[in-house]
Amino acid sequence: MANPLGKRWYDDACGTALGLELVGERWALLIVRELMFGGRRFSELRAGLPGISANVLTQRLERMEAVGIVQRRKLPPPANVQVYELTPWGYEAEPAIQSLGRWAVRSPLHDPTLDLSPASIMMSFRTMYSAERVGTASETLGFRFGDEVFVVTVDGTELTVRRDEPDGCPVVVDTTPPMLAAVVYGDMPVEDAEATGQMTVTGDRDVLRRFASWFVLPEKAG
Amino acid sequence: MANPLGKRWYDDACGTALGLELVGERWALLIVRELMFGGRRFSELRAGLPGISANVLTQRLERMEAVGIVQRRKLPPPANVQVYELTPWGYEAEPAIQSLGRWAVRSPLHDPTLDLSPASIMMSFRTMYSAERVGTASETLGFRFGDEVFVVTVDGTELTVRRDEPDGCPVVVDTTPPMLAAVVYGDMPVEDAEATGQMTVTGDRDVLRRFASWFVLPEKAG
DNA sequence: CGGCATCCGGGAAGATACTG
DNA sequence: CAGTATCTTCCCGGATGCCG
Repeated sequence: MANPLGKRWYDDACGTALGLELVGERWALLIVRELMFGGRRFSELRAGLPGISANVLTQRLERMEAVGIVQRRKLPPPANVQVYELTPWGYEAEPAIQSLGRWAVRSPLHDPTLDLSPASIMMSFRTMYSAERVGTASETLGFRFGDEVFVVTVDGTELTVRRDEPDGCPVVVDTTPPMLAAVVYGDMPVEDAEATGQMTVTGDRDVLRRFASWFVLPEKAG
Repeated sequence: MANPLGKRWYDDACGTALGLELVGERWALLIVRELMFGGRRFSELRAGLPGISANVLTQRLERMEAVGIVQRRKLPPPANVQVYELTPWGYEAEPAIQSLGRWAVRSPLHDPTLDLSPASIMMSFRTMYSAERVGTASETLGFRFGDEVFVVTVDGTELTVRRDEPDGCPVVVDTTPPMLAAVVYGDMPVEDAEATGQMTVTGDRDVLRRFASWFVLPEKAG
């Protein structure tokens, strides 16, 4: 057996080579990223992947379904819509996505001011937070990017992200992903972000300030 | 700034997306794998990457040099040959390569009987060895695949691989990468491998048998 | 032989338009 | 909204050939 899907095949027993067969096509790994916090609809995926065209997204989803990374699920009526979600093994790709990101961020070519999706910045929190800096702290924060909502829980050893209504969190941040990145990874003070009109903080701003201190971007390489 | 190199650009602040720009093209990450244990010449790279064409290899090396992953070095006369090697930051891609491989190997599509390069199996040792199984053991083994030679040192917390003449090691294994994989990851006994004529063991076979017990392939998903 | 340029055929990606 | 159809452009792979 060599060539179950497609024509171009590395024909290599190396796991990395197989990984590239599975998610090495353009956009594939970013689709996995978008699915990392739960099932998404076709149009939601498109929104998180600016530049992808519908036919490519269709192809990738089909292929990743065929190889067991993605499954499609039809929500019960009356919602009756279809969502794509990761299989349990698909979710296990998270460390691979994180390692690649952690390495690439050190490139001089990395431009943190570009746009990024809500799923991207949530993933970056899971990738970049420093348990050492968190210490024994324990916090819950809500984030709202338009209609994409998240609740992030930090408890010292773990940072968890789930898509959920943030009302009731001690602090809720309503903003855009790049603005949040500027506050967490850049030097932008919370009040400056609010002054731009692109961030609204409800509740205890100090929780957000502390949160921002727990993340470090690795320094650039040579 | 958006598009320093090439036309297709994700334009995404996400580190993973940048990683895909850098090493997401076909063959790129496998070239990095081949360079992981030291500089290699053009033809040596081709040998480790069956199926790559010369022009694609040239393109990838050029691009990876431009983005700071690869550097070329001219050996002093009279050798006077050029080798491609990783930059220090390039070497730091190892965890990303390993994570991807560790994840992909659990796919039902993984076929461990396919061919693989010497660098691949050495990388797999670094990826798959279980410090728990090694315990307090400490061993040195030599491997010889035609003219590619390696010395592997295991000392409980660390497994190191270097390209070096294996003479003088307590055990030296002269074989092919797939045969070695069959012994280490499959169930093939050392004496069966020798009986095929594709493996010659010089020195203490028990060292090799113990070595083989330190590696576990993760079980298949779903 | 090592490295790179050039040409060609096929296939994958991107853009747009269209349909259920 | 969730895709399909179509067309164009670009990339990949193979072959050849040049030049050190």
